[in-house]
Amino acid sequence: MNSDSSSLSSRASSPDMEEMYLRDHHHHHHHHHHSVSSTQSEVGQRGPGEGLSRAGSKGSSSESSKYKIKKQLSEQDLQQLRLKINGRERKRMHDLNLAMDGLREVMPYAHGPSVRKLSKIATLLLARNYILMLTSSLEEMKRLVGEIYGGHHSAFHCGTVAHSAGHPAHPPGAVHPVHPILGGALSSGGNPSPLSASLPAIGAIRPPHSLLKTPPAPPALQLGGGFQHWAGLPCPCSICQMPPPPHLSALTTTASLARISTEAKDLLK
DNA sequence: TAGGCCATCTGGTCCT
DNA sequence: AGGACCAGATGGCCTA
Repeated sequence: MNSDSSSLSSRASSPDMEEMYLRDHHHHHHHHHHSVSSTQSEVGQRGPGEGLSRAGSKGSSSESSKYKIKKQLSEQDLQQLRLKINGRERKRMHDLNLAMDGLREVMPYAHGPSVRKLSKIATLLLARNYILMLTSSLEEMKRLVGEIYGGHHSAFHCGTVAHSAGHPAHPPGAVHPVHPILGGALSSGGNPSPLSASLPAIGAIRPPHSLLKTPPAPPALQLGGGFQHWAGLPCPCSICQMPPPPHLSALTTTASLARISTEAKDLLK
């Protein structure tokens, strides 16, 4: 759960550092220069008393007791505490952003100085779709391997399914449903794929979110090197090098990957 | 200029 | 008690 923070945290949050931060730091991302007094840092420099009444002012019954406790602290101590807490929160958010960057790095969309980063929400939504697509691809790989080896002695034998794998009378969606992206869903016609029943998450692969809407007719992509992999060009990765089964047209896998890329590009907007 | 996205502050709550 | 996590508020930047 805390794997991210544990791996990322340098844990060197000394109050001194945070004071330095507040004093010197104005966004390390944007280089804005203000002549006015409404810098975020300055907002943070409010006195503790002002800070208390600032946000919401949701008065509660426990406030009095807390106030009593706080009152025992000197103004300076309180200020120090605030700086410390703010610094921790800042660091937490920075770690979160680092993790978000790490996620962006492995997403199938173009990375480069000329390409704008995916927003956080877009990153998460794309990642979800990507995972769903990979999951489905894996399932189909398993199914195909099962077919190839007759479902008897396949090391890829995937649990419940292999026995009936490749069997024509395989009930739709029972065990090895058709890849939603590779299969029926690929047509984008909206026909509910049988997979939707067995893999509910797939049904939500395109939640009614504007970020995930299907692009009508994507113009030429200005994607970087990363995209070409997903456009179906030769690639050294193990999946791409897997010998294509006879009846798995190159169209399917390639199309699904290209689709993810299309979504990525859509999200990039 | 409105809206999207973001960083930060802050108080509350939960967990260790 | 202290830290992590969370959600609300605020203000800045950028783009359509």
